[in-house]
Amino acid sequence: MKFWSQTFIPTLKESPADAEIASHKLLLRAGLVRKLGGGLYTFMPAGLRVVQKISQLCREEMDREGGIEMAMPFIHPVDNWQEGPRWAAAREIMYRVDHAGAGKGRSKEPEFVLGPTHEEVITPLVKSEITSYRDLPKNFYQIGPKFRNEIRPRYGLMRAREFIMKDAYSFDATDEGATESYHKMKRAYAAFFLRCGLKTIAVEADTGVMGGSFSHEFMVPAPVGDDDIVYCDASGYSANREKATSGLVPKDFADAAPSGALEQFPTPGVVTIAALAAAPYGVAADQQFKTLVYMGDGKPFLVILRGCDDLEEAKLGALGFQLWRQATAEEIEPVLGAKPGSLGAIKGTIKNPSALAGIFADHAIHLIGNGTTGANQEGCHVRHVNVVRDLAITSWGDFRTVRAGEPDPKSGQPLQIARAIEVGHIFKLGTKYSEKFGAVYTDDQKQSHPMIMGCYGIGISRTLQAVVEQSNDADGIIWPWFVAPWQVLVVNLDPADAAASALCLQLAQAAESAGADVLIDDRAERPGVKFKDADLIGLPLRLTVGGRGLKEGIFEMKWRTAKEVSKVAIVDAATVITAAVRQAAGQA
RNA sequence: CGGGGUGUAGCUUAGUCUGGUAGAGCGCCUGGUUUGGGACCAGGAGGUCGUAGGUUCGAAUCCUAUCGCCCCGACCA
Repeated sequence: MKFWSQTFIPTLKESPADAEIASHKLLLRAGLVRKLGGGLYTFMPAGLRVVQKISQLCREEMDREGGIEMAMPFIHPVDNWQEGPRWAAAREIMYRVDHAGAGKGRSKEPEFVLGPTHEEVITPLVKSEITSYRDLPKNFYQIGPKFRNEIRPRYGLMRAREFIMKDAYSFDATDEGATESYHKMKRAYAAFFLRCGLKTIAVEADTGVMGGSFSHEFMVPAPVGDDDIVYCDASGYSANREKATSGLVPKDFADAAPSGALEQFPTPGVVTIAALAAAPYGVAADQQFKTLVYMGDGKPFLVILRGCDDLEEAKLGALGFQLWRQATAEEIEPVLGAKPGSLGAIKGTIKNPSALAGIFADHAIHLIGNGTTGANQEGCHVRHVNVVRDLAITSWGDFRTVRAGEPDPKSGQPLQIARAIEVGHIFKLGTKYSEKFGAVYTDDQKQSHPMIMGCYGIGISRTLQAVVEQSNDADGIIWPWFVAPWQVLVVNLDPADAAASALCLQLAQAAESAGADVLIDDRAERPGVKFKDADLIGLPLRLTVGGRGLKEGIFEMKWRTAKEVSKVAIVDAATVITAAVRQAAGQA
């Protein structure tokens, strides 16, 4: 048990001006965290307890599924990263350690970086330590700080430069084994978030720079989330918007026949979809082609969409480029022969087609029978464009962003979209890292194979804030039982009175022996202050001792989630408290 | 990195447009009265007005630069 006067819980009446969202304000007001700088937070004593509670729950669920805990350094030799498969993409987000003498006689690269994750450390380790199929599978995990030079830290712990993460890495000999490891983690994650009192949904996700074959994200629906999730209640389909597809284009769709000869027509000054859709042209956006130019590993390529659709950039990952970005006007003109706004992909109108790495079309342009597109000539567009007849498509894919209301691919029911916070992400990585680092094992036929890997992350500090974001009211935080910094708050309204203090101690001991963590508010504050603080810090169960009750031989018991207060006879204290604690722990 | 905001006491802020040398609430300290939902009275401490230049007799206020922080977008646990 802990006495309030002997720990440090600096609560605030007003929230600091730089907090915008409920959870961020409450973390500050309840004295759980303090800001050091943008995306850098100190965990105050009570906040640290929550971190430890969440970490312990995570540890238990990882151990249950065969995870093996270890601890790797968070300062990494840069060599590990340069030898790894994603240095080009990852270097931007890494902090470099610039110590005295760094880089002497070497390149400009730093000698060390701060680890954003640990694939580049664990894989070489496993390479040298594990060589036989007999030692597989293995799943190593750790809980500790991670560092990412976030482009824009925000919302307190939600997106921080330094944050606490649980990261796990599985190594398997067979693909089936790797899939099994993946499902174990999926199970562990579901159990973990459940015990945190968080409502999450697992959605299909893009693998991003991590690479790998498939992936799920664990999402907490919340308007302040960074991601959009697309889902359908009828079919159970759910996916990150980056990955989501809709049933907009039926599989057995047949392209419309050509409807007329290509015809160039003047469109002076028209450089947007909207302008071409307006009078006097009146070409509906869904009958226009949108021609986008990207650079993939230094070479331009085209992406063709319907005029009414938006590109989902993450989906370009399917094209196999390491890095891609939008091309600049200067890069576009020599290849297409025109500036953005007048571009098109009609055969024969591209100035230098051999410079292109490809022309990739979104399936949805099949829906255009008689389209209009740019002529690669300023002030000119072309009508009666037919997808099959007129465009030289290299390959087809799904590149457009799904919109709410489009049909679900399975059920045909309208898809819904909601904001969500990503608290966990699991990847089946395959052999991307093991091949690069030479992490191979020998099978029972004396054959050598790269290990099949998976990696699994949980944002511990982000989970903490997600819990607060999901569980609060106008008065403060409402901690779920197992992540509360303490589960029971004993409020002593008369700390100067010996009888009151003795009773508080007795109640605290009863709660503690029933298995709860107890905080005793023994501060010489007025009752109003104590009750306000009690609601603010949000411990699940409150026991109140005061002179009024002492005279009647009672104390009061109140759940943070309830309005009513129940009076309990002091003689029944042990029984009632034990029952309450066990009930809460059992239900949670 | 682009766009938008903002910086005044530990916290919340007024004052900035229209220049005249900084005010309040909360919190803190002292004394007293109070004591079951953020008490009251009296007294007190605390501010290089983010920083650096400039304009001016005079700058929190006007100008320039710079830094921090917050929000929107691309990236991520």
